[in-house]
Amino acid sequence: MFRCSLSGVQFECKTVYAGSMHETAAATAEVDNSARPYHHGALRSELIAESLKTISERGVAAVSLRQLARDAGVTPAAPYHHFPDRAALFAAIIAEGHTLLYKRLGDAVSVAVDATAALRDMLVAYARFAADHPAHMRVMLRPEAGDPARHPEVADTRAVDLLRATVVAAQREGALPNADPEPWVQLFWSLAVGYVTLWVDGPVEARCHALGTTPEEMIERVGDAIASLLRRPRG
Amino acid sequence: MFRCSLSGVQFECKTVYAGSMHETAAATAEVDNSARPYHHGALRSELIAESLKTISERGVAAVSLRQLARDAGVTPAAPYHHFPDRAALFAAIIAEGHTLLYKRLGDAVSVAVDATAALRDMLVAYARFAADHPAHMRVMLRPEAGDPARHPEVADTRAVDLLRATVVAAQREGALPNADPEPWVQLFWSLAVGYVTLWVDGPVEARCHALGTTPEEMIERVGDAIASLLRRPRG
DNA sequence: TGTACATCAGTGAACGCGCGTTCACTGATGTAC
DNA sequence: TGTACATCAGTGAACGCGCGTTCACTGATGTAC
Repeated sequence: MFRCSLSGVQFECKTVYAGSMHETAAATAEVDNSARPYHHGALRSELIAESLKTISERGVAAVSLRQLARDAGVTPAAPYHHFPDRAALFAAIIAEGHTLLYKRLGDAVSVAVDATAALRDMLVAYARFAADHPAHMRVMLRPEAGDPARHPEVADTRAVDLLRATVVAAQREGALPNADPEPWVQLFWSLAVGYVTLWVDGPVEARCHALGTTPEEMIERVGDAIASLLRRPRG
Repeated sequence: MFRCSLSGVQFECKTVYAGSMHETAAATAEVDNSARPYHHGALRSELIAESLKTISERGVAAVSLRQLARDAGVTPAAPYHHFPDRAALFAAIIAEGHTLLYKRLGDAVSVAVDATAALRDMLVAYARFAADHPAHMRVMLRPEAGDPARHPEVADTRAVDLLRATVVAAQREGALPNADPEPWVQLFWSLAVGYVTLWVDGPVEARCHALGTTPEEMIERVGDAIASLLRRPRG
């Protein structure tokens, strides 16, 4: 079975790829194979969608163009009309992930009452992004999947630029020392990346469960913890 | 060529595996193949050493038992006398990594003047461990390489237990609020993991270079930054 | 509005590859008596 | 000290598999006139 969308209408068709011409009567009765269009209609987006599903369920290593083609009901060569190779598919996912993430971080900053709150909320937003888009996150965390030299879009700096601007704002507010912002940028960036690394592929889920909480709750508390240091009254 | 150690003496032998019986005169003259022992002598440790080399150079995904056997000059079946399967090899590496890491963190704590310094120095020690043992670190960061259910040794909690003890000490010293230590444990753990994730497989190297510094220097500054918050005089 | 034609996005078959793992085997080692 | 024998750690060949990628091709689409 594969799903194809044509003119915005979604409908399903039995795949006949690699199948015999001698179909069972039942199968023949079930679907009219002549209705199956020669062109898929939205193969590129379906390949990405199938990748994300596979990555969520079985990890990045489990993704193969052949399997994706099978899932989409097309022949193994078809994906090559949309992605020059396997790495290009991952690069497309990473680029999409950067855009989704930047949107989330921007939303978090725009509603924060001050820069300290913004830093705390960006951290939480980063973790929520990972929870909502674990497949994007997994690919983004593995640069072997996307070579910046061949796919410049994987080296997206919008998120870290926004973080830097927020750090500078926190310095102006007196929440952080007025020294070089870069170590602070690195600190918050590392904190976010570390938490999601330990969550999407690590022990945080089990650990939080053992502590009687959840990863969603824990990142809030971690955010509160770092914010409490920033808000500490100074002598 | 492969290296074998026997009775503590290291010597090199030409591998003849998969080679023809019709050797060139030069090759025959170079080594006496009859001197090549039937038993390798230290295959297990050589397989691990070759894995670490491959992981450093080409990543975890590039490791295959067949290639390792080739590197060690034995047949593809030989490794199976030492590791039941590929995952067991990774589990052994992870276990070794945990022990090395715990040693480094313990050393850092033992020389620190107070708990704040200990937390800061553990962070730096974690990063140094990653720099000195990037292959161990890469495998440790990918739990798909080691299933805790089948290899319990991969879920080593000594490091995080030490971190918790240090956090509690910092709370007693007044450097951290006397609330639940777990969010603080999670914060420092995430910070360390995030930094090394961005270093061993990410943009930190390039970023630091662009900033006119190095990853080794940057983690010191990140450590100073977080320590400065802990040491901030309280009103 | 109709048609010629370029381009797009599929097909189906094939290529060579390296992998994990298993098997029956055998040479080497070490231990019990 | 010598020997029988169990066990260990290799060999060599083979298995089936799925992969990335390429090729010549063809059906479908869309655009210029």
